[in-house]
Amino acid sequence: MSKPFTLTTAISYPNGRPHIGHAYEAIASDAIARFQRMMGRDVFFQTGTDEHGLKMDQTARARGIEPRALADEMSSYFKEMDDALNVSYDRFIRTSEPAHHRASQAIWQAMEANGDLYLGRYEGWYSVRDEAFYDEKELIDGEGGTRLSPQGTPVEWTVEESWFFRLSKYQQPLLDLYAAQPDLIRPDSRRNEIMRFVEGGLSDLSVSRTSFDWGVKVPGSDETGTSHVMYVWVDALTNYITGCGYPDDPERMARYWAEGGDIIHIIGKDIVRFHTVYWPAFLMSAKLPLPKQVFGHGFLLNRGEKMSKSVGNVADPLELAERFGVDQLRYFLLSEVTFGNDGSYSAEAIVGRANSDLANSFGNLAQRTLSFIAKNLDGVLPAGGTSDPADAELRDFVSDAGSDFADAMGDLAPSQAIEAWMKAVFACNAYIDAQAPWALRKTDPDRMTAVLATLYQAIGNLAIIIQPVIPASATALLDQMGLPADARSHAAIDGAWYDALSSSGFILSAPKPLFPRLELADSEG
RNA sequence: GGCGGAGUAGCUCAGCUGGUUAGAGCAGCGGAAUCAUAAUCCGCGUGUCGGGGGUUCAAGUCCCUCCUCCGCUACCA
Repeated sequence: MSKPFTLTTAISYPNGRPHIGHAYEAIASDAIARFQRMMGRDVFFQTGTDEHGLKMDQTARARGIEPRALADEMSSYFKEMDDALNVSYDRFIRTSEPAHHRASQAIWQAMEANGDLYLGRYEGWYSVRDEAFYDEKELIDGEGGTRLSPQGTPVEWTVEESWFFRLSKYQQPLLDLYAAQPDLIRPDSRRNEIMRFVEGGLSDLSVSRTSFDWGVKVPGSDETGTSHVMYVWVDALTNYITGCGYPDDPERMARYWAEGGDIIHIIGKDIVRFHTVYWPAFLMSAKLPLPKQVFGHGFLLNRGEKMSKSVGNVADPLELAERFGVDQLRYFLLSEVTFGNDGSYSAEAIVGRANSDLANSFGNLAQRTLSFIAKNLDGVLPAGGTSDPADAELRDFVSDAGSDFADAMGDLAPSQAIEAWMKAVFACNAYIDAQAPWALRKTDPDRMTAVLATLYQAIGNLAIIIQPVIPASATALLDQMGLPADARSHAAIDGAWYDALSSSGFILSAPKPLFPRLELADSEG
């Protein structure tokens, strides 16, 4: 069996429809998952929805429905988005699933068995709207001597019985972990922030709530007289191991959540702390293996402006996908935004990038080459011919691009990976112009044969390489070109698929353009 | 307030531990070609590397200072 590779997105809180930020995380993770599968890895890729908590409870109440019904509806939008965007998750997990409740209770009991949970009282200024306690010094003065949260919402002094997790105990173990595993937190800027945060000292964490019941029940909490549900983050983070078989499937756990395994969490930069402080601490407490890496990506800005509902500039990913194409959107997000940095999107930027790279450079390269073969060779793949050093040079260029692409993707740098790929596309266009098969057709048909064969291989290999980024289009091209399923892995880039294909008598039919040129509406001039 | 990051060609950005005339893509200009999705190829950038000061034989790259933007500072992607 091939080496396992576990990859997760954050699970989304479905109190609204998915927006472009959710799509971005899903697409980036999907590209990584697809890439690792192409590398022959046994990938487990999970995404899903985080459905518990007060806000879901309140929203459901306001609509006069059960939280469960609300969760069913909202979660389905996220799943639909993933499906529409070709996000190849192996499991779409929902925290309301019974299996997940069982896992959350199991990790709770493991932490409790380790002596890290205790019952106490949480007192403080609580904002119902923010669902958060605030420190005295964080509060701001409102009108008429009232106190307000930093967000300007009303707060009231609240005393609540609560379970606590001995996070303070894990300060040094966490610092040791960061030192021993420098790649745990990426990018580096986030790592520094977290280290400084932990160095500043950790207080114990309140990990249960009594104010609502839409959540995972704390084991045995009814016996104390007050019913507790778990703090949403305990429950939410646990989703990762639920999907890996915790606690009832030790074989599956041993495969996808093993000590030293390749376990990678892709998350937004705003929740890095939960994933690099609380989560490892919970896992250490429960004596479970730790993830290998947590990558906090940036946010997408609408023309450089923060997205917000009130401004009304929140983009619907499905609208964008429908308008520009799923692969065009995927390509744009992965190539234009440096993973880990914030990025900006706009109709012009998407159109510009898709047209110049996909339609003009790559799509047109495929179109001009394949239609030439279809027209002039009746679709018979050229074999033999007079070779030239330029042919091997191009072959090497493409194969190097394949390695560079793989290195970058392995390092979670999709924009660099795509850049390497584009360079090879440019090299192909330069090659076809320099060799000019349309001229050779009359002057030197043997040379033309070798040129077209070289190009066919190059284009096929380029299509193989780029599959993780634009899966539907790459597949359509590979289908057109007749590459069998077993010749589409990363290992096939240097392989002999071309000779096998051409000797099999495959006939190329007239190609159709892969990427139509996109147009902007007049209003977007 | 504290800590950290960023400010490089019209736009988006690369530039690791200081060292040849500061780079790429896009856009723009000129030329070539016409197989192809009016796509492609070739050529073209005198940019105060945010301002100022300093260290050094040598600084975008180190130090100081100032300006601007951003992130984190115990709980919403």
